Amino acid sequence: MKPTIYDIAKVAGVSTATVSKVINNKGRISDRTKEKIYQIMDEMRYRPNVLASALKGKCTYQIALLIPDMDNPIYAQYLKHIEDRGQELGFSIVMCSTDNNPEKEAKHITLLRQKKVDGFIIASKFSNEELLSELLQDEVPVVLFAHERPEMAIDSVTVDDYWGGFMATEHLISLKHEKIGVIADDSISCRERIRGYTSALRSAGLSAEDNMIVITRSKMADAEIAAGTLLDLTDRPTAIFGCNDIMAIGVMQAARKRHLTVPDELSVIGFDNTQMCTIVVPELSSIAMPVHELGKKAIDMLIDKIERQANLKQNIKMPPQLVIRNSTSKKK
Amino acid sequence: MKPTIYDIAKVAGVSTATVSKVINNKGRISDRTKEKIYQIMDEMRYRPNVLASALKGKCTYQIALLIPDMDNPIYAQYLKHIEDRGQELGFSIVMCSTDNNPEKEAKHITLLRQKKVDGFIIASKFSNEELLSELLQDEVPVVLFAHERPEMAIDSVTVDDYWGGFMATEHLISLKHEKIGVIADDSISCRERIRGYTSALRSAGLSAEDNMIVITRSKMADAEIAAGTLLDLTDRPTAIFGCNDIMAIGVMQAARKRHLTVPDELSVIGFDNTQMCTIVVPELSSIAMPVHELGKKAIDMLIDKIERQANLKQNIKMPPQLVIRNSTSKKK
DNA sequence: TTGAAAGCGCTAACAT
DNA sequence: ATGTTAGCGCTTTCAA
Repeated sequence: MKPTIYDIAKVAGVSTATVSKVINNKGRISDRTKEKIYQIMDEMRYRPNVLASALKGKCTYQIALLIPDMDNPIYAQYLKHIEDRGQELGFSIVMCSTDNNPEKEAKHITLLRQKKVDGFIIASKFSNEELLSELLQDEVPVVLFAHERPEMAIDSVTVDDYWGGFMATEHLISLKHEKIGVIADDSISCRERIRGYTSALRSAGLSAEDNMIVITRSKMADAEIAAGTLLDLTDRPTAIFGCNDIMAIGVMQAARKRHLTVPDELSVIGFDNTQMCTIVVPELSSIAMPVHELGKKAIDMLIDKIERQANLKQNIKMPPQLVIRNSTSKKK
Repeated sequence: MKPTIYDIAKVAGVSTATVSKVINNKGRISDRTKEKIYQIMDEMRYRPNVLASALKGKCTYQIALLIPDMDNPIYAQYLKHIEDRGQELGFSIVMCSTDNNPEKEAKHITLLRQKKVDGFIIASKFSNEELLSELLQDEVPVVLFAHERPEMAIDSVTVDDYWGGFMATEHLISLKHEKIGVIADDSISCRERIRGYTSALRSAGLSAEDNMIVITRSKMADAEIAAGTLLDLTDRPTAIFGCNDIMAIGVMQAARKRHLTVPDELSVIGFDNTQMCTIVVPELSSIAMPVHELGKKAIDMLIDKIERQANLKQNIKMPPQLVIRNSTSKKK
């Protein structure tokens, strides 16, 4: 059997309370007994039972991460970096795939609250307002990741989507494009990216036309169809901003089917700067987010809330970066 | 406060033991009280505390999944399908990134054993023999995923790597290629794939030359370099089998840098059939594994072990499938 | 068919 | 500085 504090206490000739105090570094214990207890724990290969201490209200060192769509590599990146940082800090990540489905979101949340995870990082759209306010009300630590809720007094760490959209569009404009399309899904981030797009257009004195904006599901095939409607216009755009790399690649495929060369006849830019950018031909220009820092910040923020029960709302927004590759060029 | 069995018992006018029995469907309880208790639990929105019951030796409904490299989309696919099935069955997945690093593997395993996950699915190379036998000895439920250990009497669900390698090579041979290279990493699966490759060559009466086999790390850049050594040979291969899609794409990039057209001057085939296959140009032929079924089988097998303490070793091996796209063509 | 009670391993208030 | 003790919420033997 695995040793318990009782075993340690017995061997050390002290009470379990003392052992517990040593483990948690609490109360005042003489250096001598402390030393002794450490040694004994070592010898007996003692490992505290997390369950038991969690039952007493301590934390479980588990964090749930809700992610909408594992098919999009950017989410795998989120996971990777969040897990990395969690690992460093002794926190495990429980991965929850939601498919942007409110029911799945709810199911995961209730289940994992029962299982007493210490907090949630939500990278999913999370349309379920009710559940969210329930979490807030119950003071469950939550941080939104790459999905804001400005109206909701909830912590978040995001990339500046508006600015990203702006930069992407501005880059296209600097290449003399004047008719620029955009393909996006209906998420809040994409709305922001579109806002940046519109704003860039305006500040360049260009008009933002409604028919240049197409909203569809965030799947390559859907994006391809959406791009098709743009490209089949008699007055077609000479550049398209795909609101994430998946969609941008969908655009490239639509172009290829129509024998339009990228970038000569159509410039394309994406968002997320995933590995996919470097394997398509031509390589895809994109907007990079600092995934690593974002992930670290999110975990650190959450753990801070968990351990210090800190309750001040924070909204961290980090700047994205333009990465120019070969899918964008001067309008011919 | 959330209600406990005590609350339920009090309201129902029974003992906690009775409530517990109803919850677990154990012992004999009259239908009447059963009914009543169910109703009360419903009304009070009772949710059992998993921690407490786990402390008494029940399961935590948590499974750890060890994955080597989140940058390879195939692993995201594993995760996705395993999580899917887990979700259906009420099991949460704790995701552990190992980077094929034995220390990280060990760290995760010890940590999660402390946290009392019910079992492990190991999709990582897992070089740490010692730890593995420790797990076996302690009768911790483990199933190996897509990584076999024939010598080790441990459950596994894998794809038939040998057969996959055979099919890929045979396909190339059927296109009249005679000098076929292969790029692989040093994992067991890749060794099997190479065995299939060699065997296909032999059965076609072709010679398997050692200098046609290059082992390197499973990264695109490394594969590109490795492929370079093959392509720069005066007597270069006319086809290359990349032991996974990442590596195959590395091969394609090496070819592009040398102005060799795929498939006209070089046929390339991959393995895993990830989404990447359809976004590269030309689209990459590959070997598909039934990820969905594989994931389901792994979870089901593990849960079976957890719940029934079944202990018969099973090794499920599923057949892969050849997917022909445009990166492979008849030798010119 | 039901209940009393011990205990899983740990923590924390309260004593000493 | 250290110990006593009462739980955390649940399961399970044993008795009724």
